[in-house]
Amino acid sequence: MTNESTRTVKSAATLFDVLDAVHRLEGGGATAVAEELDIAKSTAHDHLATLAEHEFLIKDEGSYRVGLKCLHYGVQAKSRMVLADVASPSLEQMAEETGEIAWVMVEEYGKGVYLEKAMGDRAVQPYGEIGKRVPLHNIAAGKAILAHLPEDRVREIVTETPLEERTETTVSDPDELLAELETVRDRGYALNDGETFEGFRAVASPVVNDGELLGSIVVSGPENRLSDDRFTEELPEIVTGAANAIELSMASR
Amino acid sequence: MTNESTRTVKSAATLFDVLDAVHRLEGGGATAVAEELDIAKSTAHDHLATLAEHEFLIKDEGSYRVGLKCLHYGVQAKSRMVLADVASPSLEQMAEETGEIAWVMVEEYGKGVYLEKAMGDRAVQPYGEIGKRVPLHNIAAGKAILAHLPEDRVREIVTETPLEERTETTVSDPDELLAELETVRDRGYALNDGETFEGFRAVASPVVNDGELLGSIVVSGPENRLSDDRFTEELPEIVTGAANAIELSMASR
DNA sequence: ACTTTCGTTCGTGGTCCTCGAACGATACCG
DNA sequence: CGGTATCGTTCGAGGACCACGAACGAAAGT
Repeated sequence: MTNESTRTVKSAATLFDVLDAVHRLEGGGATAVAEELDIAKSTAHDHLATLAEHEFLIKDEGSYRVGLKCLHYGVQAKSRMVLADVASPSLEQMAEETGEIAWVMVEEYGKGVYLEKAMGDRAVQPYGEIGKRVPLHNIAAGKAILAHLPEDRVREIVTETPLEERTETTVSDPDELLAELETVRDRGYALNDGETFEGFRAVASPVVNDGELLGSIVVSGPENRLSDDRFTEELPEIVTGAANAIELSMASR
Repeated sequence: MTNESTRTVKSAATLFDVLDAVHRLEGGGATAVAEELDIAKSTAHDHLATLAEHEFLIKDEGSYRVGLKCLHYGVQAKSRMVLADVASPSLEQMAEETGEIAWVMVEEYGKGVYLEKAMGDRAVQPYGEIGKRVPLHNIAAGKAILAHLPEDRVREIVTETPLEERTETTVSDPDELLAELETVRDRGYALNDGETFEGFRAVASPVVNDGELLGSIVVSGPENRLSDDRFTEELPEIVTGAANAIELSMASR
């Protein structure tokens, strides 16, 4: 990620910066983008025109916003969409059974990507969003994934993205993390007890098919509803059960 | 769309061609992409490396596949996601009520984009796919959209994208199409009777909020299950009803 | 061992990307 | 109504860098 030995198309960096700026600004014109990125107004204009010509942006009377062309490519990240489709009913069932929110997550470039969700009737959504990319080390779903990656890959990820401490309980020492991953591997599920947000807990389980890690599923909610036995026994059982169901469905495809 | 008077970043064309090639080939290496696009192998390699560096592609031992980064941008095409969210329950209900498949579609650059779907228990999926971009003139959901665009915009779309005839019954004359759109406007829904695929029918209704066209919803299925009264009365009632429900929910946001 | 095909590297010519300055349009205000 | 401050857009010019072809090492099949 950080090695820039290979030759790349430099103007693409600007191009994607412009796309990202429009995304961040939730729509804007040449001047706004130029200021945001500290480039010439005319350059911003050229890139905006380019992205619009290729239909990645929509032009609306001088202002631009992100189009849906990306969806076209993103959605067809195929093997993962299969996982989303297959996991969907299990997510719904977990959401209904627990009343909380349930997610599928996959790994990409050392980050976690939320793929699909299901909301129970009491569900709150404090953090995730479909397509959002987050660090792996301080969330349950992420630890479930890390636990099933090769150790050197985990070390690579950990050295590339610093272990940001979000709350007091966040694990910030690499070795401590690796030890925790060992436990996760043994018992089959990962926990998050207020490591991302104070007062929020989550239980996650990896989804493996044919020895290959596909992603993980997770249920999360506020501490007062996920207390004691529910957090340490009931939910782990539900989540690992759902993961098994998904693994079975994936195997028969 | 076809006027290239403005200056654009030329290398971006190659860049997106490469992205599209990987997407079409469902993964591949430098040589495959170079052949597909008829460019130098080294050029393909540079662009692949560039796209991978920006995480739009995933590199997997010399071979590349489309990543999920696009999802990140695509999903946040916000106003439309709101529509998808709001329409979702109505789609589910239509799917359950009819047993067929239901979609939400929006317009972008003169094409229709499938946003979200719900499958009934007998549903077949012959054509659509989330994020897929299709012509508007020969499908029910598309005609429902065209009927609520300004006439000159419709003429523009029609002249830009030729009216491809898919089956015998496809409307291929612009004036004939405009006349049909008039009827659609009057009665509030659009029909597709085997114009896209022989033996497939669909009923669609536009979704309008505050005078502005948001998109359309549609239910489609095989002719033998959508015959006579069901096609001309029962389904139109269900679909227009659902569209009204969505419009109400959108209005109160 | 020979052949083929892969991904990748690298030097070079000439394309074209970036910038700054300027222009027309629009909106706001005294 | 004229002055001012925005906006998006156009255009010429210099120099960065994109695209190509040739070559290399590795891997796999014959």
